Amino acid sequence: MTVRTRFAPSPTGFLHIGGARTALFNLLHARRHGGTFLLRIEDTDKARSTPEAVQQIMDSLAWLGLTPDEPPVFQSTREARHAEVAHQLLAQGKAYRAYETPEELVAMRERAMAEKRPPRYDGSWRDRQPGPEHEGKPFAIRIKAPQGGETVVEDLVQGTVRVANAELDDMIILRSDGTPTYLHAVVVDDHDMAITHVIRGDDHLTNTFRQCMVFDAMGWHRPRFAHVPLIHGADGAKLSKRHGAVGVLEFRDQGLLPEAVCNSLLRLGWGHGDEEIIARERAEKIFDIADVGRAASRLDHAKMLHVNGIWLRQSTPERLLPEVLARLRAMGVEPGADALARLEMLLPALQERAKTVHDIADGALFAMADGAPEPDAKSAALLTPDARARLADLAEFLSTAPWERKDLEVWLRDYSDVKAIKLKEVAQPLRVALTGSTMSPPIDLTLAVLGREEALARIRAAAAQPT
RNA sequence: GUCCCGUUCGUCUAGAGGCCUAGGACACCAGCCUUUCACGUUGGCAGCACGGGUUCGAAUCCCGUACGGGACGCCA
Repeated sequence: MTVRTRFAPSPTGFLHIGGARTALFNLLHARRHGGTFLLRIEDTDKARSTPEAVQQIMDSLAWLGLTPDEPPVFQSTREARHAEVAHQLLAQGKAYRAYETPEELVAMRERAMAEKRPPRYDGSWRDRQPGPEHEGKPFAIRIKAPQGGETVVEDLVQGTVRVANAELDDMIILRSDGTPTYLHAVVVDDHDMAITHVIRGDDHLTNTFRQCMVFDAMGWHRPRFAHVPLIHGADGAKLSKRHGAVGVLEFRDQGLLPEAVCNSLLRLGWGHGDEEIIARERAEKIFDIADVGRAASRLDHAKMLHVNGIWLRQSTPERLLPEVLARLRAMGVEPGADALARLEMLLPALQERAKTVHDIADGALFAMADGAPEPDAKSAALLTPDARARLADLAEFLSTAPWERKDLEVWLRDYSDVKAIKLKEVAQPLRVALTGSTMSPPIDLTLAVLGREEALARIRAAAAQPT
């Protein structure tokens, strides 16, 4: 049987890292077994679902490269089918009508809690026939929970999990307004979509037993389950959209690469020996859902930045250029033809040093317009009278140099030899003159990028600067 | 409250009874490299929650305790 997995978010907010990782695991598991990865939007909560959230989720998945193999299924379009199944169970005597109002049920729950009893439905209507007085009254359909024994789930991550059926109550599968409940809709959809492996957060683990009731009552094969531990927030609690959860797209906006984000997510709860940097292609070969651990984890932002730096270095200038340009524009910088040429020269050196795309853009700023940026106090302090005199001298010296990076390096070394000083003593003030900063790509490159005219102008400007 | 799940350096993890004097990565500290920064590199700091058992031998198996998380909805 072909493996089919699905990611089934509810569109009530942005996609956060927990959901993204679940989607990743689903895709990887499908790929590993030559199967299909699907997306189902669980939008049956009309009050909280929004089209914006749907779009956001799709954008997030697309950015991460987790696009489903088939068009997404919208759960809301399948309500007739959900109701059909519920009524079928009713007709078969595997479910029954219950006439309590939601208010009465809330009261029952509160009473149970107050008396320190488990807040379970007592099954009042399980064997009760509605009388004439119930004619036309709204009712919910509840499924009959198995009465004795236990329900066992062989979970691919959690192992064998069992629960006494006495813990289960007769849950509602169809509301009094005719709409399905989540626990019911999920089962019907997973069955109809021929899902073979349900990979989801372990907050659904205990729900699984209730879902099994529907699978079993319908005589359907249960899919394999794999309940992945949650990613916790900094406070150690379940990630929620309200409490510090980070949206996937925020990572993009922070200048991270999707490859790096996926790589980081992959390493949460799962490892393969000492491998840290794992590309998608490799992950599809070695990922095994059974290797996922059972403990919750947290995302370490510092480590993700480090991983991003590695991906940045492994990336190509061609790949990065559009990203950097986008960032530059976001900063209000629109590089012209000259600036673009400089950027392209700079890119290989910049990506070598950066942790994020933002770092690259920042590092290129000095070359995006004529004139050196205003130096900060620390850098300006390097421009002592002596240093400025040296810069003036250096400007003369370099004015006849061939303006190629290799030559410039040789000329600078010669200069420091002749003056019997360290290259560093020449390079640092020069760096400040050229970039307004003590940090830049190699000084020969920096000179070369700016071109003879602009470089010499900056050096002379710094040399002429009053104290 | 009831049920379910978990607990290896600060964080992510390796570890399926002897290979563990517990390995790697990030972060941190010190050194090296160096044209600044970054990279790289060398070394350091730091962990099997606790208590019982099983065994010749336990991070690994069993039981309990503590702590943490999750679920108990006519939400998903």
